[in-house]
Order: sequence, then structure tokens, then C-alpha cells
Amino acid sequence: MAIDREQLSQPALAVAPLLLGAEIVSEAHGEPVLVRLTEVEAYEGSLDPASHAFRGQTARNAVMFGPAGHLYCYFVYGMHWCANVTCQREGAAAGVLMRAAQILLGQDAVAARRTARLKPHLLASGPARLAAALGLDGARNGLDLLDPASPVRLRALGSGVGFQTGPRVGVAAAQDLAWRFWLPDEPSVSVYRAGGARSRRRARHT
DNA sequence: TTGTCGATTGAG
DNA sequence: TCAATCGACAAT
Repeated sequence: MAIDREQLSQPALAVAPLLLGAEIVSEAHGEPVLVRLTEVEAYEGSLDPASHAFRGQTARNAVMFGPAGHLYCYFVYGMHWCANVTCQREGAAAGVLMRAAQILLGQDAVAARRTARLKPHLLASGPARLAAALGLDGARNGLDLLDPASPVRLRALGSGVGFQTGPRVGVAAAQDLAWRFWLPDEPSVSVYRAGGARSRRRARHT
């Protein structure tokens, strides 16, 4: 059964639980890779200082201002790609960062593409590792995850229940918000690291 | 035009 | 604990 875009056209806080346990298929590398999301984070647009869309629309974040159910890929730290599922209606920006997943299909191919040797449950643990596993980068930015013809598709949503929440990883702004969602007892869930490490390191010396 | 810093990862 | 590495954006 097809996924209704309406379900994704809500605030990120409402969409995030639905994406936990959701299945994503990618044929970006040729051979299909299928994953089940185990960890996500909500990013609201205008109200969220940690969101790329907080200061309004730019060339980079334009996809987040479009319709829900599209892929927002961004480049970070000069070397990694991360990917969001856009939500909210057209004109309102919000997204859910995909942080970790369990690989259901194509695990050997994913492992073979990596230079670092990782244990299987770590192959898609962390947003950049997950993006790499699915072959998501700037070339995939803006893809419609609900289009059957798309090489990257959202195949099923999660149940929306049975998750845990906590502060977002690596985010300096709005640390009081419990906008990270994960499935308990999933080994692929990434380790928590508080945000703003760099600026706080400088502050300690001054 | 320049300088700062990031929704991270992997090695030491 | 820290370096890698570069694009976006705010400040000049």
C-alpha cells in the first residue's frame, strides 16, 4: 500500500515517530539496499535555531521548503553527506534527519564500499554512515521518496509507537529539546555526543 | 572578499 | 582526543 503524503505533511515532531521502523530502499548504487530506520531527529524550520531553515530559504535548504516526502541531502564537515526526509506543507520548512538504521538487504555490498572495517550493526549507525550506505549525496538531493520511479523510496512507515526520546546529537542550539527519537534495544542506534564541542572547548580556555 | 564553524567520522 | 576538509553564511 502506498504511503499517503498527507501523513508526512505535518510538523517534524509528528513525522519523526512514523519514520522510526520505516523502510527505505535505495538503488543509488545499482544493487538495492534496504534499511529499517532505528534513529531519527526532528528539525522544525522557523522555530528551531538548530535547523538549516531557521534563517529562511537559501539555495542549500530549498528542498525543505518544498512538499513533504522529499530527500534533503546536505554536505557537512567538508567530507560527509547527511539526509533528511522533508515534512510540512510546501512553503513551510521542516525535516527529519535519518541518523541510523538496520540494514535488511545489501549489507555485504555496503560493507564492501567502505574503507573502514565496521561491524555489521555499525554500517548505518550515524547520519553520514547511513547516507553512505544508501548512496545519498548532492546528486540525490530533492528526490521524491514517494515516487515509484525514484531510485530512493520510502517503502513503509513505522508503527509510531514504542520509541524513546532525548536531546539531539551534536547540536549546540536548543539542547533542552528532546527531539531525537530512537528504537530501544537496537544496536545500530548511534552513541550520544553533546553538541557544540568546538565552541565549548574554546570557551574553556578563555 | 574573508573568516568561522558545522545535524561527523575514524584513527591515534 | 583530534585532524581531516570544504561549503555556507555572517561579518567585514
